[in-house]
Amino acid sequence: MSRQPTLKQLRYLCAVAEHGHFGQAAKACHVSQSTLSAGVMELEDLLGAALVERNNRQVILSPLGADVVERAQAIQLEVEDLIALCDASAEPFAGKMRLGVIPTIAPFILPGLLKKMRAEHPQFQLFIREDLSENLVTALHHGELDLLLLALPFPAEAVDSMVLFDDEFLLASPADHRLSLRDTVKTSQLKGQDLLLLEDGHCLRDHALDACKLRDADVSMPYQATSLNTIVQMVANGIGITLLPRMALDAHILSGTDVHTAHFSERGVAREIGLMWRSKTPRHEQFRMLGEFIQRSYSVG
Amino acid sequence: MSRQPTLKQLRYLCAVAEHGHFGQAAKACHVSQSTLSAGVMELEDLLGAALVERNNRQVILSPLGADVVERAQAIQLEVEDLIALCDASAEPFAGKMRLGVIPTIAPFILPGLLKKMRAEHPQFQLFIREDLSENLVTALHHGELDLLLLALPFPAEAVDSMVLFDDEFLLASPADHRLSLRDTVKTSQLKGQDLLLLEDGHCLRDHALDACKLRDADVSMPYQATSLNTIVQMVANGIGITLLPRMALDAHILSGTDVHTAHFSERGVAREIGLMWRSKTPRHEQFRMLGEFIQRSYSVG
DNA sequence: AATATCGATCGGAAAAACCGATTGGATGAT
DNA sequence: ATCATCCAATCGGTTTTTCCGATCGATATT
Repeated sequence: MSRQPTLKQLRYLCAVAEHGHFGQAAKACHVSQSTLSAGVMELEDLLGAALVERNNRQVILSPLGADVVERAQAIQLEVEDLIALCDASAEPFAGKMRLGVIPTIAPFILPGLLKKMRAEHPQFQLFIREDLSENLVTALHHGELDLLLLALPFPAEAVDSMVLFDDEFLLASPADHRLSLRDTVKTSQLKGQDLLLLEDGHCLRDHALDACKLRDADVSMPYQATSLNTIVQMVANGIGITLLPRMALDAHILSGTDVHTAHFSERGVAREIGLMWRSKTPRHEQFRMLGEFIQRSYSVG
Repeated sequence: MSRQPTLKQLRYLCAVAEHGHFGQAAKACHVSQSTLSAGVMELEDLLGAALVERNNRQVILSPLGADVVERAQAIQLEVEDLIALCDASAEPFAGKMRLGVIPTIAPFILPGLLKKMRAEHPQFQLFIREDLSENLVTALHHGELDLLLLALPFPAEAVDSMVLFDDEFLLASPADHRLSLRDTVKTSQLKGQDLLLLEDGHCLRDHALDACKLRDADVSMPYQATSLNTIVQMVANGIGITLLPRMALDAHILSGTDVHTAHFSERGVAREIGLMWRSKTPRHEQFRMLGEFIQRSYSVG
C-alpha cells in the first residue's frame, strides 16, 4: 500500500491552481512559500506525476494536474461537509452559514430577518451574498455558499428545495393611469401596456410574466431597469406600469410616491419564495429549521 | 477558519468502527494502540462531538459517529481514486494529452494515428485542436495545449521541437497541362505559372514556396483557397497547378480526379513534420515517445 | 548591466507523531 | 469481597515531520 497524500497537500495544490502563483497561494494558506512549495513537490513525488509546470513567470497545470485539482476540491468539500455535520449537530443555530439571496428578495427580507436572528441567536454567523439566481446556484455547487434564498422554481441539478411562502404580485401604476381606477384588475388587462421590468437574468422578470400568463410579445417594455427602486421611480413618473412583489410593498418601497397598487382578481398571481441547498449536504435539518425561522420572521414582520 | 481533521485520523476512526476494538484497529493501521487512541480522541476534540462511546467492554458508535464514518469512508475512497488516477497516467500512453495540429496535416495523419492509438493504447485520451500554427503556438504558451504537430521550422519562443519525417512536395497539374507530360519537373519550371495556394496564415503556403525557392512575385496566384481539397478541385478544373504534400496524396486526396502528379528532380523539395512543446514541460519524455509512435504509425500507414 | 520576481533549496528550530509502559476503571470469576 | 482480566486513556521520551527565514539560481524587465 502506497502512502496517501495529506489533505494539507491537496489544499496547497488547490491554492496553487487557484492563484497560479506559489507565493500568493502560500499566503492564502497561511504558510510560507517554502512550506507550500515543498508540500506541492512532495505531493507530486507521492503521486509520481508532474501536476504543475513551473515557468518562473507563470504556473501551468498539467492535464492530470487539473484533474487532480478537481478531485481534490471535491474531497475538500466533503471534508468541510463532514465538519459542518458535526458543527450542526451541536447547535441548530450556531456556527457559520453562507447564504445567497437574490436582489429582489434581499432588501425586503434581510433587514428584519437579520435583526431577529441577532436578537435570538447571537452565536449564529450568517454571511450574505447577493447575486442573480444563476450565479448563486453555481456558487452553491462550488461550495462557496451553503444555502440559497430565492424564488422557485429555478432549475438546478442535485439540489433540494423548500418552499417558504407565496409572494403575491401586485400591479403598480401611476396615480393618473387608467388602471389606477380600480383596486382589482385582471391579468388580461395588462396586454399592450407599457410594462417596466428588470433586465434579463432577474428571475423576478420571468416569474412575473409567468404568473400573469404573459409573453414578452404581449406587452411593450420601454426600458429594463436594474433595481425595483428604479422601476418604482419610473412608474411614479408615468413612464409605465409594473408588477411588484408583495414583500417590496411591505418594505415600503412606495413610500414618498403616489403610485397606485391593485390586486389581481385571479388567484396565484405570485412567486414562490424558498430555500435551496445541495441535496447531499449533511445540514438539511439545520436548513429546514432556518426555513421555519424565516417563515416566522416574515409572517410577523 | 477551524482546523481540519487529518486523513489519518479519519482512517483511525473507520478502523475503530470496523473492528469495534481499539487494539485491533491499531493493529490493522500498523500503529500502536496509544497512537490510534490519541488520534481518535483528537478527532473528536477537533469536531467537537462524541463519535465513539467507549463502554469498556465494547465500542459503540454514536449516531453522529456513524454518519461521520460513512462520510470518512467515502472520502477515503475518493482519495484512493485520485491516487489511482495518477498511477494510471504514469504509463506513457495513458491519461490525457491536448494536441494541436495544423489543418494541412490533421486530415491526412490523424485518422490512421488515432485508429492505431485506440487499438494499442485505449486508455490514452488525445484531445485534438486544429488551427493555424500561430494560434497553436499561442495556445501552447497559454497552457491550453500540451503538444503541437506541425510543419517545421516555425518560429516560437521557449519551445523544443522534434522532427519526425520529411514530407515531400509534389507538383499537381491538370491532365492536359504542359507540365503533365513529364513525371519529373524542376522547381524552376514553376516560374510564371498559375500556382494555387492556401490563403495567408497557412504555413504550407510558405513552406511550399520556400522549398521551391520561389517568392510571391515569381508566380501568379489567381485564387487562395481555404483547404487543399478545394485546391485539388480547382486544379482538376484546369484553373492552375499546385504543390501537394506527399501525405495528402497518400490519403488519396486525388481519388476521383485525373490530376497529374510529378516529383521534383531536386532533393529536399519538402517540408519537415515535427512536434513542438514548451521547453520547460516535465513531459518531454512522454512527448518524444509519442513522436516515435507517430513515426511508426506514419511509415506503416 | 542592474534590478525585480519567482520557485527551489537548505539548515535549524519548533511541533507532532509515535511508541512502550503504566494507569485507572469496569467487568467477571473466585 | 477480592482478585484477575480486559480495555482504553495517559505519561515520558524519542523519533519524525513540519515549518520558517534566508539564500540560491533562473528568468524577465529596465
